[in-house]
Amino acid sequence: MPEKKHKTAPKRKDRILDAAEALFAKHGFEGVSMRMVADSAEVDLALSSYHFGSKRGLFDAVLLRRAEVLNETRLAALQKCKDNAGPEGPSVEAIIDAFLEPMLAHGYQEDEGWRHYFELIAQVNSSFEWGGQLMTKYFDPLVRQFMDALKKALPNAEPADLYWCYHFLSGALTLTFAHTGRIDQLSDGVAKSEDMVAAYKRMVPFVSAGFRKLCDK
Amino acid sequence: MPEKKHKTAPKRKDRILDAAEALFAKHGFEGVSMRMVADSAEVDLALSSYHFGSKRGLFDAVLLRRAEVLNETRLAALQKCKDNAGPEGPSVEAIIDAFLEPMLAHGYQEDEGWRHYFELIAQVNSSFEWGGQLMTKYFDPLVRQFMDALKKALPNAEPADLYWCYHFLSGALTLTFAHTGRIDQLSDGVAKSEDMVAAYKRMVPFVSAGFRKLCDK
DNA sequence: ATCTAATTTCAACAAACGTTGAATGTCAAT
DNA sequence: ATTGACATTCAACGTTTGTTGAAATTAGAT
Repeated sequence: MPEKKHKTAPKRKDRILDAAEALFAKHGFEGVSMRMVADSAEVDLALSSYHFGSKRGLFDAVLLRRAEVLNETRLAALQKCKDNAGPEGPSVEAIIDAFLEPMLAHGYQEDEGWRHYFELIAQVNSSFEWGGQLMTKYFDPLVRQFMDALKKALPNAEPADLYWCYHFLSGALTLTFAHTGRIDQLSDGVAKSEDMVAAYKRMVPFVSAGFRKLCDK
Repeated sequence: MPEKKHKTAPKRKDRILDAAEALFAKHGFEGVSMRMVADSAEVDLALSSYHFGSKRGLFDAVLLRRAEVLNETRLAALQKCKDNAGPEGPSVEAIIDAFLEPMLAHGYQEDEGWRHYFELIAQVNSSFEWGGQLMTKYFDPLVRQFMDALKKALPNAEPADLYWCYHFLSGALTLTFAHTGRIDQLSDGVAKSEDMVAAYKRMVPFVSAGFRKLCDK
């Protein structure tokens, strides 16, 4: 077995990623210090720099780790809904569902790591500094495949309309996963920001109706 | 005239607010130092602390300044659309329009201050740390009036559906004003994140269709 | 047991951080 | 001219920041 030289799974490296993920989600990149990460992960201060080169390297590693997993799951969901569709291709609703459902599927209820990750993504997505660059880098190759499917489902759509609709979807989606708790206060507890299933069930028809209104000519 | 003792309008205080507004919008609260603000505003380092007490006080002052103006303008727009409507009240589209249009009306093209402000709001809205607290404080008293109007326009709606719809609207809206440039890259220039008129024209029907789909029973 | 390379710790660096007290400047009212 | 209140400057404070080189530890391969 001439593969990996040292196959041992270093627990500390993952602990650092988990701690950084949670802290970046709560306080943003600049709001987190290397010492906060080290303390939270119960690891020496210098170890994060050793493994990831720099604070920015750690940030990128946090973003990349789950992006790869999410992209694969979404791609599989898209392929599945294509397979289930007839020759005319999947409906708008099916495509939107394939985009959203994987975010819930990843043991979202149990695994707080994913919850932290999506809170972080929400912040990055709306950030002037990183929103364009990082979201494009990590997610747009996959999003383009979803856009292609949507173009087939809405063959008469103007391209600009389609892109704006996806943009609205992206905003609604990331804010929902940001878990700011605002909707709880505004609704006096009628709507709960923790209830992702409730949000998901409404987001699919809401967004699909918007797509159809603008793009179904 | 026993009113203001010193009526002189201190230019520096406003310069500080403008500089802080632009910097917070680009880099977030933690990403901006008091020295960056002082340099950008071309004032002494200590002056910001003198006028606003602390960095956090400066941040709040930046948020509050235009929130008051925007809330007034939005309230006037809501009243106007109520006046123009019949006894059955304004339509969903008219209410959504009254909520969105004021953001464009404030000399958005000319005044870069408003552009910076909305970029900052976008960031705050999706921030786990501040999204719930600050947005609720500055905007929800007004938003509740819009929700009341929407309840009348959609009398058979479940309250939870209405609040989730507003939540989706809020996400789509703030991301649009974040100006991350992502849509430019994703669409290869077909859609331009600077073109707020194009976004506005699409957001009203997109969001209204979503509201109707979920709440028009 | 020895060697080697990856990992982890330790101590320290220079730079940047927010805040503050005292000194100085400004300017309208007396 | 003098006063008094506000505005601004200056210099410095004690912390905290990200990063790094050297030393110590670990663990697999020979």
